[in-house]
Amino acid sequence: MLRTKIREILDRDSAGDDVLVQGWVKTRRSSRNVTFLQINDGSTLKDLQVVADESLSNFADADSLTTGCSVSISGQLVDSPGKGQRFEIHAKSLEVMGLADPDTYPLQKKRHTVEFLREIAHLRPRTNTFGAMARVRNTLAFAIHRFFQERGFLFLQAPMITASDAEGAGAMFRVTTLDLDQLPIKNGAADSAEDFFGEPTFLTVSGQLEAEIFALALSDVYTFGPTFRAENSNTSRHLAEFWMVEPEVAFCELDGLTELAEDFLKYIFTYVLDHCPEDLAFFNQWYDESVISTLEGIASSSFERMTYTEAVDILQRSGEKFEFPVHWGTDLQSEHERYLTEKHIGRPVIVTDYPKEIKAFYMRLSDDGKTVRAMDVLVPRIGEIIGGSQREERKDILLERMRESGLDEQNYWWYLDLRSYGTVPHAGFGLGFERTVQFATGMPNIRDVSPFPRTPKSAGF
RNA sequence: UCCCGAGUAGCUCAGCGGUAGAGCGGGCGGCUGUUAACCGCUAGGUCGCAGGUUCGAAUCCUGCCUCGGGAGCCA
Repeated sequence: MLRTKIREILDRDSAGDDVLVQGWVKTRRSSRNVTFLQINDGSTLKDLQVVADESLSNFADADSLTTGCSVSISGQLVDSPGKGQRFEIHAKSLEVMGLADPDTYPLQKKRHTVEFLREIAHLRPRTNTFGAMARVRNTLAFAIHRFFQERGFLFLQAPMITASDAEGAGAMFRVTTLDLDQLPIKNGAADSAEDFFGEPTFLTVSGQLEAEIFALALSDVYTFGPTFRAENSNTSRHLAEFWMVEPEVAFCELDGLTELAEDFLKYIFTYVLDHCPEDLAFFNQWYDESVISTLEGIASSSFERMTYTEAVDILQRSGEKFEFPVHWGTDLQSEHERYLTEKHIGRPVIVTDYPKEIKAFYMRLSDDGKTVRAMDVLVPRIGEIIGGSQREERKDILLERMRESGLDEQNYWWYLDLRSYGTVPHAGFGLGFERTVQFATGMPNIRDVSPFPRTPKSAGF
């Protein structure tokens, strides 16, 4: 008999057939002559109830199963007389595939803290929380590809190793094959000529510059892959390794980009609402009772738009006591962003046109000479979920901005070439994938929406 | 990196100067259909590590480690 996934069994219209299920025991409840097993195989949040009685030749085995044991069970699917489930299986045969010694198996049939589960990250996928997280994460990743593919965007794989050491997005991890215990020294420093690539190389912090290269040939592209930041950030919103989605669109200005960002977020959140209702209900019940209503709100309402100048004005007149005072020219702090999106508007907010001094060199300078065509999408609880801009496509102005930022134009000769030959207006943004999963699930800590989170002093799994 | 807070049984925590506790989980027994089942019995701890104060330290002090919350950096 072929194995049937529990999700497929529970979706059936009627009982009656014999089925084979394979999975892990969540709990066992025993009376003298009958044992109830709850089996989960990860295909859905729900467990399948298996009823074993003395008609089973190895009933004693069934009666001794504990949480975490793996089993293969065949039997008839029947309507359940008990409350709590529609169907159950009356076991005709039961094979114990792997035991899980209850003296040492760390998962119990009760709630564990996420902090404890991080210490046993190899077993936490077996919990309801991490199973649901993995399914939501998978669905969001699929929705992201669908959104862009439906719009004719080309999926571009940006390199993970780069020789550009100043992409302006934070500290980078060095990539080297040099023997750190016996470094070749030249002029008092490590001799990179001896290194694998013959020059210093790093893990990428962004695929944006490479995406621009292809956008200026293929029009609409997106990257979706891992990026790395060696910042010593210890917060619930930062990882040293995280996935980023970076669309780059040619013949597009800032207004078109904000529309794309809004359509994009609405699409992926609508998609996850439609395809993961049970998992979202789980998060709504146990982690954040406003998750579903927030996602529904985003899907159905338009995002607020305001300029940085307007945002500063709102903050200054809010009467709120901020730890950091607000004035034009400084970047918005977390508390300011959250005030805007959570209290003042109550919905996602797109803030545009920031002072050029606080933004990257490649963002397009506006006619006022003071602001750049940048945008941040702010959402409740997370703050900044998307950051993007229209890119500076005018070579002379780009050169001037690079000099102001203290960058060596020699290192960006190819980036400048794109402006020398057939330059066009273009724009793009970056979306932190884990922050998106965090937002969609209500999980408070980003370490719990990554299968294997990397943070300072932690790469154990 | 900075500011707070916490580390006591497998897990979640109480105890906060007088010599170690509970619930859950585990083991054993009971129970004819349970829903994180229920009932009874039971085992289980260098109280994060290292110093110090004290007649006496889980409890007070110092340092370190780990974890968490907030901030900065950002996605």
